[in-house]
Amino acid sequence: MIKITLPDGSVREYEMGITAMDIAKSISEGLARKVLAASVNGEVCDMSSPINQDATFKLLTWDDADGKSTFWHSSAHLMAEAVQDSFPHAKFWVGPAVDKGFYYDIDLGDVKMSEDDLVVLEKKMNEYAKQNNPYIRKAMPKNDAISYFSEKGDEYKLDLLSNLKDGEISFYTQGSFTDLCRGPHIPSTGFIKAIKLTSIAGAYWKGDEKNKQLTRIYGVTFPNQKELDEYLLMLEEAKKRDHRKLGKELSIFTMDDDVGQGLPLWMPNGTIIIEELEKLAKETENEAGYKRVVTPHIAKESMYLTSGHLPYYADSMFPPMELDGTKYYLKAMNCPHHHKIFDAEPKSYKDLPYRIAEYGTCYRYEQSGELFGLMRVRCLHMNDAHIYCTKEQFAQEFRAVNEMYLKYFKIFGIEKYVMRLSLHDPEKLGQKYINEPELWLETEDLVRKVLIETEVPFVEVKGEGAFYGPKIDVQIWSAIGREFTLATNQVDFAQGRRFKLSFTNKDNQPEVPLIIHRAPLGTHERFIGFLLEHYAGKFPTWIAPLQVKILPISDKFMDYADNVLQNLKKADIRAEVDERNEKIGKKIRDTEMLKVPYMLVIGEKEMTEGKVSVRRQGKGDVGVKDLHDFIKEISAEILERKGE
RNA sequence: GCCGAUGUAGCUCAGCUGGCUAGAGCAGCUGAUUUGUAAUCAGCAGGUCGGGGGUUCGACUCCCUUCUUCGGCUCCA
Repeated sequence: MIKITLPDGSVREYEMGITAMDIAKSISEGLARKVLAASVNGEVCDMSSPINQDATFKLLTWDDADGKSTFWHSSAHLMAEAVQDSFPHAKFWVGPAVDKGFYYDIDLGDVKMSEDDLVVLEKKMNEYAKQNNPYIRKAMPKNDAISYFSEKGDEYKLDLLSNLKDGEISFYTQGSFTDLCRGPHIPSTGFIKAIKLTSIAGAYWKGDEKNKQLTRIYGVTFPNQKELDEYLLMLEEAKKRDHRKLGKELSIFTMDDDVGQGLPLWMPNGTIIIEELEKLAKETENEAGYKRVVTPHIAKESMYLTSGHLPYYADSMFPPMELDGTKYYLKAMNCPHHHKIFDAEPKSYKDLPYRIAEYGTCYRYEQSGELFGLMRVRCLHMNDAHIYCTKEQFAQEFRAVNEMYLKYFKIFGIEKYVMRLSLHDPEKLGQKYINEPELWLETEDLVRKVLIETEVPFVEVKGEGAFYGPKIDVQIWSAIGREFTLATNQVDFAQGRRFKLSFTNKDNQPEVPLIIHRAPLGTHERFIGFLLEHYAGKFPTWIAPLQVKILPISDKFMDYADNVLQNLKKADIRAEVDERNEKIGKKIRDTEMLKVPYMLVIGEKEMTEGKVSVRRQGKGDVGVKDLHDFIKEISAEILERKGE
């Protein structure tokens, strides 16, 4: 007999070799009908697999993350069955579950697949799902598996096998499709009730662009139609919040073919947001002891040779322009310029930490396929600053930078974030990373320590560091679930020496400063893109391009409207009068669509009493107020940078 | 850069397998209306159907090419 411990802590005894399904049935027949897989001692396995030892045991359903991913992985097999049917010569690579659904990478040879094929595949999948075919596991020795795939001429599965340990290899069959697979799988295809193949794309084999490109089909499936419908509805909703759509609707930015790809033009509304952000950054940085600088957009080749950027990043910079035999590059980063400012005057330890900040305009030649609305552009405005400090000051400075991040997160209501500590890859020293093995380890350790001390959530990633030092990327999620790097925060032990920067220490000796690169608000482009999605275009009053719209009932009240406008302007409130000859309902609707925080409706009553009828965006009519009370309240809201 | 899609008026979209002068709503302009909390009415104007080339008696529609944008891949100082 074996002891099975259930999630509630209760222990049951069963015959050795009992299957997970039999345990499920012994608990509840109803549960057994919807259970997808089981977790045995923390490992997910098939419902049909026998259990031969004492174990902690949990049944996994659609409500468990592991249940979902098993479901989707099995769906990938179901899709492969349909693909094999339509494209008999298809060779399959891998078909994992992902965040929301699954994909399968397939080599279709010379055959091209189009989106019309997806409809056909979906139909077949539905058919096979209805057949309720069980997923049957079969094990065979590795050598047999190798000869099987050699005969088939399937180089992809052979490649997979070559990376597996000798011994038993498992296969899964459902219907007419058999695949080399570790499993686990759901009991049968009948669980899959709603299917949507979402897109078709190219994907390099093993993620290497030197390799052949396979066809990747993405899909998502659900145990019932209702959830699929909800999912599709959610996608529709997400589209409405897309910063590209909102950016156009609210006249924030525009792109023009004549200007060029990835070069956004900031319209007056967008520029107001930029100015508010800069105001916030300047206030914050001023308080934190930063000094502001301004530097040119271009620099000579020699500076980028000194910095070491050119050998690593020339491809990502706009090609140089040549003048009188000298090459000039558009700057892709501000650091070298800032280093030159540090170096312009001799420094002593008493001058450190030396912090200089600039909203620097940078140009990066991003690959055309990378460009994406405001999130990935070729001209960007960075909330950049560099801190030059001693080793002793480093921890304190680094912590202060972290605190600045947290301060901003609070202002913007960013609750979900994670810091990603990117380290070097020792195998790529000298290629992707500056060849200073000891310094790498030392600084990485230093940064890790501070992150632990400040108790910020962080993960470590190898091989993602900047070429001159480890970096901390701050990952945030927009309201529609899009993840991106808001900001990076880097430690640089290399450029100080490359630029021969130094300060005189207490012992009257020259010493190279450590440099912290930081950009808490990232770039205007990415951050405003984020804010558009984060707020769904409904900006808090302090940052809203237009804060108050005055809506006269008819043009009889235009003079009073103008009077109200002048009062608001005097209080530095961004306001306009709707002078159109329209009914009040129309004016309200149009203003509502533009997501203006406040509307002031004024007519006979308000004019005679010196009042305004206040409408708050999203809330509707909030009553009549004295004009000066309203100004006092909204001014306070703006001054405090209130979140809503 | 690669794979797959996409492009019709300022915006959102219609235009069947090639065949009347390319349509609609919103926005715009003009006029009427003087309006009380999410769309007043009427009229007018607006397009080299992304650009270039080709096939055809005839192309928004078919083919080639190029550009943009989108979904991925790769990349992201």
